[in-house]
Amino acid sequence: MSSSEKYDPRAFPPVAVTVDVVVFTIREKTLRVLLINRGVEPFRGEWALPGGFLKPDENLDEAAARELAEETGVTEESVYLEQLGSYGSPDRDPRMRVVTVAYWAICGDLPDPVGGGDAADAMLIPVSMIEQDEISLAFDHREIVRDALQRAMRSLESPLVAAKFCPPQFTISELRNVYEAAWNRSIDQGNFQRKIRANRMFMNVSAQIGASGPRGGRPASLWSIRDAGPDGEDADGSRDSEENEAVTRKGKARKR
Amino acid sequence: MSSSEKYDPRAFPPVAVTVDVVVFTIREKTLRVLLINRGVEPFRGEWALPGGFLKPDENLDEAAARELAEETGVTEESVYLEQLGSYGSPDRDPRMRVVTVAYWAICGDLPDPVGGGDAADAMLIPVSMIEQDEISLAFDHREIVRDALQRAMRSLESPLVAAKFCPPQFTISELRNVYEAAWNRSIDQGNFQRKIRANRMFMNVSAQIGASGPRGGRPASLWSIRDAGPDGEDADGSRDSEENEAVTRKGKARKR
DNA sequence: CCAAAAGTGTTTACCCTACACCCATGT
DNA sequence: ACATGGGTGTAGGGTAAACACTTTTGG
Repeated sequence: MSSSEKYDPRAFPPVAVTVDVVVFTIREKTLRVLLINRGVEPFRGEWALPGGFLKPDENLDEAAARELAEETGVTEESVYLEQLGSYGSPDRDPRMRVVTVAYWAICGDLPDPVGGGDAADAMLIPVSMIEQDEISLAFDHREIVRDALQRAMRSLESPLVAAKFCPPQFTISELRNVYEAAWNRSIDQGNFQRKIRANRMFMNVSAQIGASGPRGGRPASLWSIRDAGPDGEDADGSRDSEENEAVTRKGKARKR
Repeated sequence: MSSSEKYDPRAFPPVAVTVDVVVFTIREKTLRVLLINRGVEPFRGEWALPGGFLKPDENLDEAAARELAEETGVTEESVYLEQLGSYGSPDRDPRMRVVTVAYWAICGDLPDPVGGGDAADAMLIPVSMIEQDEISLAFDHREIVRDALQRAMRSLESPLVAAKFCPPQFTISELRNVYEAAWNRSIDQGNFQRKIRANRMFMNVSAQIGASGPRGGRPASLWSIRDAGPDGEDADGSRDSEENEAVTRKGKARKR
């Protein structure tokens, strides 16, 4: 059989493939998910994840990036985007058999007035509302969001992922605020300081100094992610790729 | 739009959905992957992952379990099966647009004479041969196997997952052999012993005693995975769900 | 001077590695 | 008796949690 020989698509069970994206961001010290109010049937008027059909000439990652850009205006830069998994129960979409490939994303700088495409509206809902089932979602999107949340929480153990919630240059406190929002508990400031400073993937942008707080306080230095060199080698020639770089969740929760 | 209203499948890009499974097992102290020699075009005669088309009335997990059973005869019991991710480059299959949902599995008791369906033959290839590119695989299956391997290695940090390579009842050495095969290095026997004994998810089947080695040696006690109770409570009433249960890869590798 | 946030020092507890040592069995 | 593998004891190093303390700013 030559590669130009094609199958009749109707010989296979008709399946549509969509891509949905769980976009996380932080607003008002709270971890939130972007939801779109559906403007079309089915589930018209209900809240759903941004997403759409896979186009003929794009791969899955490209489709996810496109949907993310269409719905948020955010470009692929400064965004963490990763595949989560696929969902394909036979009856998950009343129209026809639809398998969706779910992605999850971190957007640090999400523009506030989101919305577009066929979406009548958009909102950033706290993840706690979804965890506690205080809102109903279209399709099986609640399950997808819960899985995404679980994955995101694990990925946050890497401070490099957590930094995606921050602007390109950030203070260590800003990074700490990401963890305090995601875990909803306080973190020892001093220990966190050391943890980040010890991590070779973070670089002190020593020239710049961040603004001090609204009611005073010592100004913090700015940091950024060290862009991986050609082979990940450090400046001093040492290469310890497998360090203890995770931020753990142990210890007692203190008042916030 | 009522839920009985259907879309015309041809209104969407024609996509076929398949399911592929990366089956890991251990043979001769070596971690191996099950490959099938393709009996049909495309890639006829080349090695590929077991898999097939998603059927109309099954969900993704069911399709993966079915393919696994068809190709290995192994039932869902005593098998660890988990979704890995989806692969959908537009040109990954020369016939038509195919999105595959990949799964990965651990089979402890894989029957030796595998094969069936449209497969002319089957083999268990050491993962090292795939890592070192010593064999060519059909489609993008090499990429899938590498991703599965990476995922499996991380999952092995949980000894409960590693135990899936063992029979329902096993000695601590048998479990240790799983790590030594997967990591290709030796592990301190005494420390490993303590690690497993300290893990409340493992239960000593005290009545039974495993056979001693071929050339003598103290017989080992048999262990099994504690089936999760209604709320995961321990016998003594304590409940420490978040323990240090991971098996880490640190320390120097000793001779095997 | 005081409040507030950044950053450093220090103590302590815990875990894990390495390795020594004893136990139980087959030959 | 000895080899072999099962199982325990234990000392040392490293890391991280907790918290005290110093530094630098705004009001």
